[in-house]
Amino acid sequence: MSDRRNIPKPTARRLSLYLRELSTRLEQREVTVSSKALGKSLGLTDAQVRKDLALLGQFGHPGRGYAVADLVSSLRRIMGRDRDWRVCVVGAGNIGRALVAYDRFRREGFNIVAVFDAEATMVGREVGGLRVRPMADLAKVVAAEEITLGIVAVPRDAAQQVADALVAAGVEGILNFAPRRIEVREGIGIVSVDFTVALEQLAFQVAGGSIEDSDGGDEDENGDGDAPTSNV
Amino acid sequence: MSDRRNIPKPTARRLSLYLRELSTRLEQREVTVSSKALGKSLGLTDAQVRKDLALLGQFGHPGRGYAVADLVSSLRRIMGRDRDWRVCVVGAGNIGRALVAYDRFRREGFNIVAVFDAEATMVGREVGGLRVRPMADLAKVVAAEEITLGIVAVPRDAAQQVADALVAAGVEGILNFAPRRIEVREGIGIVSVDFTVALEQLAFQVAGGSIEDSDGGDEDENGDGDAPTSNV
DNA sequence: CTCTGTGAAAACATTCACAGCG
DNA sequence: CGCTGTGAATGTTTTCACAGAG
Repeated sequence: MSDRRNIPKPTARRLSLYLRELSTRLEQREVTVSSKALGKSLGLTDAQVRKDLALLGQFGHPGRGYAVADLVSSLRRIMGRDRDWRVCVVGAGNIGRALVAYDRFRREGFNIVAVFDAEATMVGREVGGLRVRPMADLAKVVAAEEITLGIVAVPRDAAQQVADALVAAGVEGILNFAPRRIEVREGIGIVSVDFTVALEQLAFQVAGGSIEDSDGGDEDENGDGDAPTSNV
Repeated sequence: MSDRRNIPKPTARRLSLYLRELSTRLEQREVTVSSKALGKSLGLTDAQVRKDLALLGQFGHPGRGYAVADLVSSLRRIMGRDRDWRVCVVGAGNIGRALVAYDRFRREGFNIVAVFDAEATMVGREVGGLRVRPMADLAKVVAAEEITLGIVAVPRDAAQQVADALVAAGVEGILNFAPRRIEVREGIGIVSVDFTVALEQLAFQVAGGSIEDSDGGDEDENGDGDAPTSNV
């Protein structure tokens, strides 16, 4: 039951993985799971799993393990997944189009309801069932469609400007795919994904580097880096 | 000069960000940069930047800062970016096609030289200048084209199998976009990126969570999670 | 005076190990 | 027994703060 404000950053990243794994197990009708089994699927120790899950409240049943269904609904609530999100994508280039067409988002409750592009030649085209709209419509559409999350899939040099426009339009969080740091004001969520950084982390490993953990999302402030991600 | 084996995981993630930022500054003809200025661009403290860069050897010039060009070439070497990489993409769906068409990879020295797909209807089609090949050709092409990195952009349930095939074919590292953990044997690099996890970390922030840092890549073993990434 | 490099301290995160529930 | 929840121990990362170089 504990609120989410006290959750350590590394744990928050792992919670997504627990949810992903547990959802799969729920679909397979598994009723309970032990910290050891869960940890094994995710490459974590059983102690780590217990410590993490203990933050959500008392769930485990000694001798039995955790009730999968209960854990899933608890995790969904904590992660803000107990409701649907309305999302827009800015940038109808390769990445933007792939994201709009990415079925999994919709299935997971992230509904992409609008796509924008600055190019006049792109505006009006159909992408994944949506008509591409001009940037001029951004504020109007974000308000009308009650969009709360924006995805930035534009070139690096336009990214900050687009992010500013999204925040001005009223979105509460931004998922950034442009290869640069985006600054947002206090209270706005920000997570970045940089494909080149991800490939570079891989090159680093292959070329002799170590690296062990994964990556995660970031809050505005501390403004850390872009984590491509890790294993799992 | 120090070798890369002793670099802490969080630092390795940040090195990519330093390189990204410094490359931009180099293009803009900046000659030196202070740890404070670099940190500001990246949302890090100056002390953090100095500690990180000190791992690469002695670069700073007291009173002056760091020589941008020297740092860039040193970082490139450490990250394994001082050579070109030959890469293949498995899965010619939305994500696979977007990655093949993603120009930045080529500009950064990651050359996608082959695309594979299991669907007969997809094989033979042209994607970003490449002809889609059948999975049966995987081993042959990986060897002939001297491919060292593989990108997995297939549905979840095929991902592990595809990863196994890539490793068997001889790749040394895998960038995984499927929403599940991939296991690879010791010595093979693995980094995962999960869009849904990234959006979920954002939802978590917006719904009230904290999270401060970014993500990163992961090594096989410790098998941690998938970090979507953070800011910057 | 500016700015690095770095020990020492503080903060944070993970692992251990065990008491106790069912 | 099997398995959780959790203090205590350990390990890791970040921050501090300052000596010394240019």
